[in-house]
Amino acid sequence: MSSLTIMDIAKEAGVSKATVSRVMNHTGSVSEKTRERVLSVIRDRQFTPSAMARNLSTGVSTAIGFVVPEIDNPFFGEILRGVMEITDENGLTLIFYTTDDDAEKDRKALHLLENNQVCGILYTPAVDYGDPAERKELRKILKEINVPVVVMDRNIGLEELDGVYFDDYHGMYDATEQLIRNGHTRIGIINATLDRVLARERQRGFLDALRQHGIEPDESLMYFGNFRATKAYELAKELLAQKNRPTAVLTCNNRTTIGFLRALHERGEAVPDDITVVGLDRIEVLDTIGYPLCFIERDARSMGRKAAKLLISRMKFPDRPRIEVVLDTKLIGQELS
Amino acid sequence: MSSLTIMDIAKEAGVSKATVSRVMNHTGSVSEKTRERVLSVIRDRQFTPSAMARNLSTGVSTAIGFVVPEIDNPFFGEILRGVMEITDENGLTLIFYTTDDDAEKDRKALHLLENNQVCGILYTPAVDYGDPAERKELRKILKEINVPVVVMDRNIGLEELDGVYFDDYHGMYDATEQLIRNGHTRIGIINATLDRVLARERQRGFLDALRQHGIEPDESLMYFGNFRATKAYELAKELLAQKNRPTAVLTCNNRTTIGFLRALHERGEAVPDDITVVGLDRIEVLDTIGYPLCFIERDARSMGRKAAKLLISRMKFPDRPRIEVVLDTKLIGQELS
DNA sequence: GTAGAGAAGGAAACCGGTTACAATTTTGAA
DNA sequence: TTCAAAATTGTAACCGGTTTCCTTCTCTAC
Repeated sequence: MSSLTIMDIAKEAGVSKATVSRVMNHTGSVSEKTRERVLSVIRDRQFTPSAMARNLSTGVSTAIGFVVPEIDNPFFGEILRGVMEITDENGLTLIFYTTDDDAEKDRKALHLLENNQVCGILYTPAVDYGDPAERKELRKILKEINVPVVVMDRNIGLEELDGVYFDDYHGMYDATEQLIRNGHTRIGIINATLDRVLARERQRGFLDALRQHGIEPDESLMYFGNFRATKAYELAKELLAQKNRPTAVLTCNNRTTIGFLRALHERGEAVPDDITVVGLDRIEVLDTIGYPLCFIERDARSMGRKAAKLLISRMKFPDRPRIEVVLDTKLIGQELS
Repeated sequence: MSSLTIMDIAKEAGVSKATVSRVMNHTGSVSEKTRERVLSVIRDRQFTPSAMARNLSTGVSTAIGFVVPEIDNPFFGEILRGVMEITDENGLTLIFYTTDDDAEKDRKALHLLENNQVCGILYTPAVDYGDPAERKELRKILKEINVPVVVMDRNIGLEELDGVYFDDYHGMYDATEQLIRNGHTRIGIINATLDRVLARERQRGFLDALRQHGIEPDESLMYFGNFRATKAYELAKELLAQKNRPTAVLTCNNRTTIGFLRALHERGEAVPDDITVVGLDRIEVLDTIGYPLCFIERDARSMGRKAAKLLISRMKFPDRPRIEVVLDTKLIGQELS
């Protein structure tokens, strides 16, 4: 026996399907008696209307798309957690895509979300879309999608869309400044290459802080890779092997922090005795075991929550002015206080 | 301008919408000329048919539901990663639910997935459904859902469904045995309460190994909480404060490991000098920094992949015999070799 | 007792696809 | 050349809901 339809309920309750629909949606007017009868049949049979049929006829969906580059990274897990908190409250379901930092998968995911399958999208771009042609195509896709989109975490310059970002510039600035105050003058950085906006922002913060305190940036202390642990590990090995190496190092996300620590550990060295490290993003485990690492903390869960709220508000008020939320970061760690 | 429909394409190509549908689905027969024409219009206009309308008329969806207790836990992140690898290949989209280990949310999620919104479900039960009435209700819901369901990770005894589980019994047995071989006789365990099947299996493995080696289990070394870090932390404090405390301890998931380590660290103690710890689930970060912790490793990504494959095979062959996959675990760590 | 307004609820169109069926055209063999 | 079979394509019904429109029924006021 396949699943129930509104017709089955209507027949059993001795009414037309229009009436059943009215009862379910509290629209039109239905007498108390029939309402009761219909409701009891619905309850008896545990009827749930097909969301698809409903969406098709109303033209509104209750699903939102969630597009992120990766999921096996606690940072995005936390974002998702925050998003779920809000969507749950609002009866929205989540359609999930990961793009593996791949531009093609990114566009494919957006494309799949087209055509009213979702009523909104939470979008973390897989890449920066630096190439004007690709950027233009992205914009076109986003426009054709025809539902609100909120950009998360990576401010690639889609000024037409709502967005939630972290203040990476100041996060990095403050961390660098604090290191300087603590007496460090040779400060290294393991960043991603500067074609990524995230990397640029962090680099800016880093350089500005140095210059602000009269320290001339030393290119030999700056390493540019990607956001992956393996690459960071290799760069860290080089950095650590320098004769006149830095006394403190900044990394650019949790993965690179881990890569760095691995290289450090392989040399039989440790923080903070051999070097000071300030990671970007808290790595919870290390905290609990008392590993003396400093962090620039970014509250990913808040970001998720905020993004979901923004999306919902945009769905309600399509014409409200654009909102861009910039979340503060926080310095954590004994050495930075 | 709202999104395109098949009619728009049909009109522009000068054919009926039936023909457009045929072209898109490679069904029926269409002359080469018209096919070309239709395809070019589709390409021009970047038309993607509404998945909802399609599902409604065909009765088959291309979405699968993914229900897990939590997502801000790398274990489930890894599972999801594995699942995506397979669903991506097969053009399936994922509808995502977390249940926060809450029975009600669990059933609600399943309920929402009813009615052909999905063509299959990957399901990690939030709770064990030990109460017969609740268990019966769960079975009823699962049957009414009317699409294949594959159970992951928690073998709560749904023998009618395909499932993928870890061999927690042997994982724990082997770890315990190895500890004994290494000379430990007082071995502690921080487990969840035994109303959870996961906890029972692990406890069985633990006890069997002890007895097999002639060690009488000592209840004062066994602590039962839940799968959360906070509770484990409290239990660990008690355990560590015992005068005649164990020389080795087993934990029951990554969270409890962390809770334990926190308590240990607060006492100013560390592995392996003060105590030996065997965690369940690898905690990657600790590895990379060379933290000398042993693990029972469970390959969550494999589990996700396997579960997705099982689901797809079940969708293709609804009547094939039931399959239950039990994945091996692996002991990792210097002290256990 | 009756007109008129408002409530109740059914019939049918619609959402955007798929598909059974029918009509038309093309093809090919006799 | 002719006619049956095959290929092509259109028409209309259908999926399971929502919603407009219209009819019928009640109730109130005069």
